Amino acid sequence: MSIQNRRERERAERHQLIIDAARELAEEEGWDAVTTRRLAEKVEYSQPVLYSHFKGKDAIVRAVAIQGCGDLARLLRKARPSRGESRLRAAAEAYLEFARRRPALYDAMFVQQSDIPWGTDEVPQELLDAFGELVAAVEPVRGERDLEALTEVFWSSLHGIATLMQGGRLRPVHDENRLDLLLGALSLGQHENGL
Amino acid sequence: MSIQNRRERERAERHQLIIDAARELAEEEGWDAVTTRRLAEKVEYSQPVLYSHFKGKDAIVRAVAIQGCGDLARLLRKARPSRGESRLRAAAEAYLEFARRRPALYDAMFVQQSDIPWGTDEVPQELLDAFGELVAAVEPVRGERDLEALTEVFWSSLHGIATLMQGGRLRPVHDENRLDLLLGALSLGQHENGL
DNA sequence: CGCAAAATCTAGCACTGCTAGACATCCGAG
DNA sequence: CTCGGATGTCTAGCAGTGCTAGATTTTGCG
Repeated sequence: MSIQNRRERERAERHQLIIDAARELAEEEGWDAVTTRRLAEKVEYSQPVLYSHFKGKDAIVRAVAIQGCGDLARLLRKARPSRGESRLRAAAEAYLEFARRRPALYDAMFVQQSDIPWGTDEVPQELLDAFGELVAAVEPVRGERDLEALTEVFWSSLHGIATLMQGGRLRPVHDENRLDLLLGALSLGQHENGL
Repeated sequence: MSIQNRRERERAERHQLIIDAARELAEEEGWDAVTTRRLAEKVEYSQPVLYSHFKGKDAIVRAVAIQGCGDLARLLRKARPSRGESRLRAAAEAYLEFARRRPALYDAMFVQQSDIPWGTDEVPQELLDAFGELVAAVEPVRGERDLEALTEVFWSSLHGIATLMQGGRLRPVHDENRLDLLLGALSLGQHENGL
């Protein structure tokens, strides 16, 4: 029993080691550099060991993505302003900074198509947490509007800004103004900056 | 001189043939199916011929993307409502339908990272046209706001919705409501549906 | 017609994700 | 302590990728 446990524990550790190595490699050199060979070399095992833990490379990326959602959720939670300030702005700024500082991780989470069950199936808890933080940020400005749909709009807008910026498709000149305009538009008729 | 011209013309035709074949293959089976071998087979030439027209596979995808921007620009222009109706809504609906009906093409245009010179360099005319159509759609609701920055926000929101929908990351239940909420928010304090 | 030049193809490289089968290591029974 | 089966790991290889050097064919002019 104890031996069995030790093995399972070691296996779990190696499982996490693979995920961490994949994320690090991707964040340092991009996902193109994450080949099964390089990843195997980095964790100091041969390729088939990777396949004993994950069904394929996609599954590894998916695991990285899901844990990335956990990171994002924690970041958004930390970013909740103490009092008075705009939760919406705080969340938006935190979200965009996450996307800007960890583009490879963000890519795995929300750009690369993965069979993560977003729909009716079992959505990973990390994902629900992250979305929940966005919902909480939108709630103060919802007015009469549908909270979930409005949050999806908020998320989509942030996601669009994040990805188009990352691709160099938006003019850096408007970086500040853009967020102000978005927040102003979403905040029930407040079209001034600041809120 | 005539012979030279004929050759150049035939070359140009084949150039376009390659682009069309790549786009068709991508739209039918996804970009993963667009390998240099399959593409060469489809145009009935060997692989090196592709490389005599394009520097590499990326350049082919880029060419498809740029022409796709032309398609989008024309679609948006056609979608301009005759009178009275919301240009913003018309453009948004046309944009999202384009993304929904031609996901592979949209991917090449705005998702896959390509070295298309969006920034200070020579931006392709097709791209300027498409963005110009969005500017024209936003103009009626700009109010005091910066037109270009506001258009970028509009575009980003549409892009975010398009890509997150494509990835199955948004709930279909909110499909209608989402667009209404976005348009309402962007339209200077109009938070009702319709405009 | 003959022949250089231009166009095209064949065959191959180094790489990818993935896996069958050989090999090594481990743990418990005797 | 030793042996044998089970578990774990690795070596070597497959089919496919983007890309290209060099052989081969086609072209159009003198």
